[in-house]
Amino acid sequence: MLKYILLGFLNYQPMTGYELKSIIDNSTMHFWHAYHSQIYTMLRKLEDDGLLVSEVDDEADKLNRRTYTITAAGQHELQAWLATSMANVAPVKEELLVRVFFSAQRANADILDELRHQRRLHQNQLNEYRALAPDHLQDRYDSATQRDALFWSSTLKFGIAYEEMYLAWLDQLITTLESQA
Amino acid sequence: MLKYILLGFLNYQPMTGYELKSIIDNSTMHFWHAYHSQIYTMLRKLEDDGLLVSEVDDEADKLNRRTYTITAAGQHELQAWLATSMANVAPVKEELLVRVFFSAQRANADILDELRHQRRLHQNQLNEYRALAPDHLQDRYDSATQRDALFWSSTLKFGIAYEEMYLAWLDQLITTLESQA
DNA sequence: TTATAACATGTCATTATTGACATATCATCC
DNA sequence: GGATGATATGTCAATAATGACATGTTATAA
Repeated sequence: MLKYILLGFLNYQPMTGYELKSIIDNSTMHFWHAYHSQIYTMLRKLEDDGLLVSEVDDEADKLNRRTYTITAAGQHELQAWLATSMANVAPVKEELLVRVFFSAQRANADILDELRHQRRLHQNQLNEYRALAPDHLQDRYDSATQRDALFWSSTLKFGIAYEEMYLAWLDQLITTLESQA
Repeated sequence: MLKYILLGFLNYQPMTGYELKSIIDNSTMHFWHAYHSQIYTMLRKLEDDGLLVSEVDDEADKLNRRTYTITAAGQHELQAWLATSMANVAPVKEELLVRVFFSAQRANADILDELRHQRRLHQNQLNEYRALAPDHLQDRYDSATQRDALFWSSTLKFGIAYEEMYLAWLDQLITTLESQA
């Protein structure tokens, strides 16, 4: 999947691994994340596969910044992937739910500590998402259109709806456990 | 994570790999899933680590059914893990959002096909979750309590809330794209 | 000037996950 | 008797992801 995220961003304009990392951190974090180790490794692989080409910016650049550019083959691969249909819903993996599921033997006070901690973290996430202007990515890409902004803001809405749902669920469980104190 | 799911279920009663697979398919599918290949592999590893013991039921069993039982060390490991706190929110990985994010160059009709297809799949998921009795797991475990049922039904509520949120988000995007037809 | 934080790129061992391949039994229905 | 689907367990190659280790530059502020 990271493959298509990298191709997708590089389809707007050439970028370095570091730029891709920070863009992923700032714009897809609510539906996909990756460590820089994985990003640099994947970029090399995509170049080996002919989907990207790269060059070190100029010889005087001591940071060895390598700018990646998508090839025609890369663009084709991206569009071909977008044209395929997802056969199933994406599987959810939520560690907190695993913990809750097996919590029956734990003390309510301990469970509540964890739930309240998670509540704070999710509230922070929600606040962050809400603070992002709907066009927060707009000025970063030369070729980004109004239509790009529509889809970007739609995914951000998903992130907000997800965090709101998560908080409501946490609140409900917290209230239930509190009433048993 | 699968490690703790297996320990968690085996903490109720001894089971075979196949039973664990079907229980995971029926009760944690809304927050964790695993292929049988991973389950059998992990069970062997946990036995190597002394967290489980296993035995083939009886010599006449031609299916070589191997029943796993949690050890004291396994129970300790499970409780120790439950007592640790999650430092961060669990990362979300949603393939459909990746597709939507990079969809600007696609035709609305094609995007709508995919969104409506996903809508059907998520509606099915929601219907399945709603059909599960709140105590659908209750009778499967000797030692399951009313308190277990509370946490199990809480995670099921999460699954339902998630699918409802997902459908509402899909509907909103579908409506937006339809109005541009 | 020197410490600090942000910038920038990489490797590597380990673990987790996927999905195909392989095989065999058991229960039920036709 | 034979087909089918559910039961049951495994291996394996490939890919994905994690998180630590490693290294150096550049900008800023104290």
